[in-house]
Amino acid sequence: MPRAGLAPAAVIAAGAELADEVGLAGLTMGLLAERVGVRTPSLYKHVDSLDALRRSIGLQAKREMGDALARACVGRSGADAVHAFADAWRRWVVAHPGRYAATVRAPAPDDEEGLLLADEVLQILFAVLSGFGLEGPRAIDAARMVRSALHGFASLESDGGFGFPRDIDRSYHYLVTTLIAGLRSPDPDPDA
Amino acid sequence: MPRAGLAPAAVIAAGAELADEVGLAGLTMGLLAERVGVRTPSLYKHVDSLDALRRSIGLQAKREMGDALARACVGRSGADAVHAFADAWRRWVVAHPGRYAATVRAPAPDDEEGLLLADEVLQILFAVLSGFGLEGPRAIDAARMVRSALHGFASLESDGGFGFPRDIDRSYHYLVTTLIAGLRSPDPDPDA
DNA sequence: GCGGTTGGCTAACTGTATTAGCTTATAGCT
DNA sequence: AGCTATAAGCTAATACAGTTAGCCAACCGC
Repeated sequence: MPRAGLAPAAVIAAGAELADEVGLAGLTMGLLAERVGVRTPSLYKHVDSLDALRRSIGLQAKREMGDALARACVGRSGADAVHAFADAWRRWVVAHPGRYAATVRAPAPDDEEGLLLADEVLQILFAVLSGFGLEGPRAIDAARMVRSALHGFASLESDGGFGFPRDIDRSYHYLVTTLIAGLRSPDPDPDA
Repeated sequence: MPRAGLAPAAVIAAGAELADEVGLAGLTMGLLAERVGVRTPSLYKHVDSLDALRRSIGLQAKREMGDALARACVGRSGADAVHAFADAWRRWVVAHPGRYAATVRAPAPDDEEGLLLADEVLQILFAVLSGFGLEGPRAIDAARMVRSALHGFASLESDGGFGFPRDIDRSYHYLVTTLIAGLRSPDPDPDA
């Protein structure tokens, strides 16, 4: 009997695809084994556990998403860059809901690779916001705000949380535009 | 042997408490049974399934959270009301993480009670935003924006997603203030 | 070709949700 | 008070997901 010829990377890639199809919560060892043409226990030759698999999918996804975001923002600045960042973010999340869910869980304090990748995405966001003259802690506040808004919108959208028929693209565009308007308005209390 | 004297409402309430302690994902029939002093299968006399239990917890939580939000906003308007709404929102989420997680899943299209309760919370938000002169679809856009931002912030916070030591309360205050500034700025394209 | 390495398998165990079917406490009626 | 029907609780058993142990054979390097 010939072997399936798996490698950890292939298992993780297949897991990421499967997670996009059935949701991160629906990703199961049995399903993944069937997908890659192998019996369930064989997966453990490539992956430590389901939890470790999810973490690996998350790491890989952070890389992919970071690349997509960085590519979308090259050569742009100010409001233009924020729109490019936000649009690329949402496009990526909609295209890869399972992977995205895997990126959300914060890395453990001792997870160096996870922390590093999270920081890389954050650096892109800081660069995008650099044109708004935000100083020190305010830059962190602004990054948290943008990330919260984009994450919240994407996660509500993928949960089907928007009931009204109002066009979701337009709502998103309004969100980003209004965020930018807020970023531009004078800081009411720069010392806070 | 005397009976435990349970009722569905008591089981749901205990489940909500337990979910706040161990997380919605950690809520298990066995754990809940132990908590209410009964063997696992006995719970099925009061609840249809774990999934139904989660849904019931979510419904109850929507009621409680809606009450908290409405109470926080009485007699306020404009920026004041938005701050009150946002602060009450975050306080409630931090105090009841498990319950909040149960409220997030969008109700099924045929889940009348769920849809009704979701709508009630939305109405509070519309009332809070009524002072900003938003017309028609723009009111929906604005409500989606505020909800996305608050939900995103709360969910990232409770996932431990904010790495920096920067004070989270201040970031939240900045978020709300900046959102308000954005709401006040002129609509760049009122026809969109 | 030969031998170690390692991917894959079957069998078995654990924990969780759930169902079936029995027993009996208890509420309500007479 | 006694009778009865309902329903709360129990034990036993099933199904399925994750995981471990231990065997076997395909492949890689010599």
